Order: sequence, then C-alpha cells, then structure tokens
Amino acid sequence: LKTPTKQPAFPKQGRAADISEVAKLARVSTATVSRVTNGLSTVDQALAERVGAAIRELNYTPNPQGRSLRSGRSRTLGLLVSEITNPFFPELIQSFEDIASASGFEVMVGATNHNLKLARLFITRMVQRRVEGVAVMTFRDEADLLQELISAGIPMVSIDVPIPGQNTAVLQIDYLHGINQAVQHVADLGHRRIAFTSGPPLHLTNVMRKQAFVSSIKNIGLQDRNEWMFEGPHTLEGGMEAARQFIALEEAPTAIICSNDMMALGVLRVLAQSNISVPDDVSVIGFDDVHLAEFVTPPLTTVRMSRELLATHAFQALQDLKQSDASICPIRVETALVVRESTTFVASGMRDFPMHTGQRRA
Amino acid sequence: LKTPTKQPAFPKQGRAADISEVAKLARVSTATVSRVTNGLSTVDQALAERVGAAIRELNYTPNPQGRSLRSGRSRTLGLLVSEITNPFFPELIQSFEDIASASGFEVMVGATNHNLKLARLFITRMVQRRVEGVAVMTFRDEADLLQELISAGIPMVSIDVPIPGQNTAVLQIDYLHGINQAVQHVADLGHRRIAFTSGPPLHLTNVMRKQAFVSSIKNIGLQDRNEWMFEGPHTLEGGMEAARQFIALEEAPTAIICSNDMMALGVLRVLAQSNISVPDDVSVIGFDDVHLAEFVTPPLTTVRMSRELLATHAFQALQDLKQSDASICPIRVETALVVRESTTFVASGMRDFPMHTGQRRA
DNA sequence: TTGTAGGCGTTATCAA
DNA sequence: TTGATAACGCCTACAA
Repeated sequence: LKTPTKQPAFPKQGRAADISEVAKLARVSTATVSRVTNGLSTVDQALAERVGAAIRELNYTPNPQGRSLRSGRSRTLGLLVSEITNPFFPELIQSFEDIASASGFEVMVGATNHNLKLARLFITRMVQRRVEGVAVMTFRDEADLLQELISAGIPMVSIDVPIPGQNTAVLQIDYLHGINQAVQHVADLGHRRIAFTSGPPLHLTNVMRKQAFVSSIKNIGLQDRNEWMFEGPHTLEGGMEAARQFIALEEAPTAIICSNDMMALGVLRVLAQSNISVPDDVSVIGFDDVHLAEFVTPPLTTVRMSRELLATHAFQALQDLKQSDASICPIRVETALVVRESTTFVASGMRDFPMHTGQRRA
Repeated sequence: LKTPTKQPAFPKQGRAADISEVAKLARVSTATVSRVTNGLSTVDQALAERVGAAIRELNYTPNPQGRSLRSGRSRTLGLLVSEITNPFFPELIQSFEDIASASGFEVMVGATNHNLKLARLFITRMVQRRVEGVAVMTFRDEADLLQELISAGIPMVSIDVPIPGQNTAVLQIDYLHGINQAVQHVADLGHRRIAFTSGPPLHLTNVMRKQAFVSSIKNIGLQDRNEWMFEGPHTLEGGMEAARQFIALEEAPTAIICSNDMMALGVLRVLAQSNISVPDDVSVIGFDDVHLAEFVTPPLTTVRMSRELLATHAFQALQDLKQSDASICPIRVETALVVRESTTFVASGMRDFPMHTGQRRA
C-alpha cells in the first residue's frame, strides 16, 4: 500500500510506536485508531477494543507534535508569570498545573523576570506551540507584546488590566477589601501612624494596592503622609530598605502594611536586627499569604490572595472563552485579612511620641 | 506550483508566516530558507541576505513542531524536579533556564511532587517532545521510570545516583565536605550535643547527608545518638516536628544541623515560640543556602549547595553526552559552610546540664 | 461506521 | 550551491 520511502529517516531504535503500527496490529486503518485516541463515539465497540488492546500492547501515545501540527490544537496552555523566585508564583504555578492537568492540558510556563525580551520570547514560543489559551499572571502591562497572541486569536486571561480584544477575560482582584480590613485591623488596635510599602508604580497592580491603602486610610479619618509611603522593589531587599527609612524617621510609624509578603519579611528582618520588637513596638502586615508567612517569627498577619482561586478562575475563563468567542465579564477575586501574630495593640505612649529605639514591653 | 488543497485547514487569520511565504518573498526555495534558518554555510551570501530580509519582514520564526517532527531534534531539554514550592528548586530552575536559553534551548519543567504517576506523565511527555536531554534533579530514585528515557536514547544527568545506561552522567555532591565543616564549626564553638534532622531515608540523598553527619561526628570523637537524630519530611512542618522532639528531651541538643533550609526554618520557628533563643541557647545550621536563608532572623548559618553550579554542570554534561555517546565520569559538586548568625558558642553551663527552658543570655 | 489520502511546516535526500 | 520533493506522525474531509 505504501509507496517505498525515499529516505530511511532516523533509526527506529527505541522509537515509540506510531499510529500506523497500532493500526496494523489492530487490523484497522489509522483513521480508526485516531478516532479511538480522540474518543470519537462513531467507532464500533469491538473495533475500539481491539485498538485499545493494540495501544496498550505497544504502549502507544499519540505524538503531540504531529497532532498539533495537523489539528492546530495543542492541548497546551500558556502561563506567563513575573518571576519564579518569589514563592507566590511557584504556588500559583502548582495550582494551575494541577487544574490544567486534571483536564488533560499541558502547561507551558514562562517567567518573564521583568524582562521584555524574555516575555517576547515566551510569547512567540506559545504562539508557535499553538497554545489554546494563555494566563497572563504577570501583574504587568505587556500590552504591546500580547498583540502577538491577540492576532493569533489565542484566548487570554489577565490580572487587573483588561486586554483589549475579542478573546480575553480579566480577573479583578478586590485589593480594597483586604487592604481595608488590614487598615481597620491596626486602627482597631489603636494605631494611627500607619505606613505602607508598595512595589514600583510602573505595575498597575501596585498603583491599585496603594490606592486601596490611601482610600482605606481616609476611611478612618486619617491622611496618607508621604514619609510613611515607600515605593521600591517587591522583594526582601525592598522591604529592608523600607524599614530602614521608616525607623530613621522623627515620627516613625507604629504599623507597617506591605504590598507583598516578601517585603514584609524584609521589614521583619530589619526591625529584628534593630532590636525593635514585632509586634510589641511595631505591627507588620503582609500581602499574598504565601505558605511561608505562617512560619516566620512572628507568624505574619497578612492579606490572603488565594492562588487556588486565581488559578481556578484563570483556567475556567480560558475554557469559557473557547466556547463563546466573545469576551466575558470581569471576574472578581476576593482578598481577606488573616490575623496572626505580627500585629497587636499600639504601644502605650507611642501614640504621641516619636519612636527612636524599640523598648520591649511585657 | 502548488496543487489545490483538498481541505482549507484552519483560517489563515492571524497565523504566523511559514517557510514558503518567506521563500516566495525571497524568490528562493523553501530548502534555501531552511538552510539559512539553520545556519548552514553552504548558502550564497547574496541569497542569504535576501532570505534574512524576508524573514525580518514577515517576522518569521520556524515552527518548532514541524521542525521537530521532521528532524527529530526539538531544541528542548527536560528538567525534572521534586517540587516547586521548596525555594531551592525554583532557584535551580531559573539557573538552568538561563543557561539553556543562552544556548538556544527551550526547557520543559516537570515537578513530580513525589508522585510516581506524575513523574511518569512528565517523562512520557518529554520522550514525545523528543527532548535532547533530561536533567533529573529530583534527588530521588525513579530508576524504573527512567527506563523510558534510556530506551529512547535520551541523554540524562542525575544527582547522586548514577543512572545505568549509555548516555548518562551523574553529579556527585560532596555532602561530606560541607557537613563536616558544619560539625567542626559547632564543635569549635564548644558544642557536644549535636543533633541532625534529615529527610526520609527513601531518598538516597538523605541517607548520604545523614551518613556524612555521622562520620563527621565520629571524626571529632563523638557518637551519634539516636534521640538526637530526626527523620521526617523535608519541609517547614518537618523541621517543626524535629524541634519539638528535641526540646522535649531530658538532654536536649545545643546545636541542630538540618539537612535542608526549610527544615531549619521550621526549627527556628518552634524554638522562637518556645522562647528558646537562637543562637544563644541553641545553634542551628541549615543546608542548601536558599536566598531566603540570609533574611530570616537570625540569618541562617548553612551549607551552601550552589544552584548555579548544579545547573551549569547538568547542562554541560548533557552537551558532552551528545558529543561522545559514552557515559562520562562523575562530576564532583562541592558544598561549603556559610557562617551567619544562627550559631554561636555553647551556653556556659549547658555542656553538662539538661536544657529545659531557654534563658536568654546577653 | 470505516478507509483513503492529503496536508499541517519543516528538513533531508537527491538531482541538477 | 540550489531546487524539487518525500516524509516526520497525525487528523479530517470525503468517499465507500
């Protein structure tokens, strides 16, 4: 049946079985094998079983390259994250993997490391791999880059910033709720000198977190003060820098709310090495609730932004987009305060006097 | 030239340019375009430039699926890790990515999560994707699973445990050196009651680390004591459990060496909440030196196992294996103590008396 | 319901 | 050195 091959290709040694070997063994056509592997119901029961047996015997799995090349469907989802060294993202990746895997999808992860070239590279790869959707979890505005995905007609979900286009959805995180809870919490504990550290304002998410803080502060009748606002990298180092600036102030804050947990850990570090007790002298609140937050000393009070929720919604949105071609409504994602041990009542006498050195209270 | 297609395939809308469009624009054959994209020198200078111009104009990048399908080379490397939520691995992944990327490779990461089914899934995917090598950084014995890779003739590097087969290399980590330094360090500080926490012995790496400890202890004339040896999960929780057991002892250890940093952080946590001061009452040492180790309180003295080194050697070994088909010599990877602030002199009077509660010393 | 055959995008062989 | 073309493994329109 087959015309003699022109070139022998690469040696058969150790290669996995292909569809035609399965077909031959099951005495059917390749088309029938394909129907079986794709779960099409239009195949006779008896034949299907013969094919199934052959598949098992040869330990056959369809080659995704061939499949994708021919069908245009890759059963792969793209996941773009900012970095992989901030524990928030591995936790998000793991959740997304779990969910996608359960539905038979492979996940292709790209960590942009805040590098546009890298982002472009990953996006190009995703388009080439014909991913069936991309979750853009970068908290960042790579609008122009995403154009490549848009024009390839690939569905996308993003965080905070809606992506213009037909096949897109956006997860809108309710920063205000969690941050407002955080501010209320320390206010209830008597704090009035409340500081906020945020990431670089070039990321919209950081602007939103900061705005949430400012409006929460106003909410309780306070004014945001410039010297109590810090902007810097969303890292341990950034948090350390913030804390150093704060404790050097004439009028130092008695509560510090950080826009992510890594910064909060940096703050804890500097306060500890400066002999300032948390929470007795200063209360500290983080944001994200990474797994680690519960295990530092003191266990960190923080605002939880659930990775599971994020991953679930992102995946679901991608599935929905595949059904209806139109864009779908923004999806709200709640945040909520988790109270642990890094916050307590403001130190007596701290309300009216500058704090220069921390003195321990029982 | 082209015969009319039978079926229209999927709509051209937004699809990336393919090789034939480039060929047409450059007025050459697809073969020539292919030669250019593959950097074959057997192409005329003038033609090559015309092709290059067309490539840029159409923003063409070869489709990896088609390429891989035809050539059997995927320009992809597999990276198998144990988990992604222990910060050690993201740091390793990032290093490997950087190195592989610089040489034009794509990296396919699989986190087995200590789950054989998952490991098998990732391995199958890697074989299907025709990865050109796999770095098995799981610290685990999945020997039987790897058979699939061996029989596919895919080069592999592993850690600690050599993989039988033709195309394999092994990175042998010198646990002894680092752990011996750690033991010496606390011994020099006067500690004699030295405990060790290790991961489950079902991973060979854990057995090796433990052996390194035992032999280091003997080295300074001490005996390992069962009650000062803990075995449990390599996690924060595992470390907490270890610390709880240790401090409940009649004769509690004055120094605790952990076989990874996460456990050490768990130990720090429990000691802190038990009001036992580190390092004044108990010295603690970790293993790995994750980035975070420097930023906890107190900054963790730990044994560094360099991710950069691991990644570099793993990648290099994979490249070497591609050249010479034979297996290559084991590659030694050094470990070394990094002294920070979680270790200090043994508390006076602690040498001979059981420690029940920690009392602070100035 | 099943089989035939063409083509997805690329590279390798062969002939020119 | 260049071009024509078969084939990688698979899916799918169409015919039977």
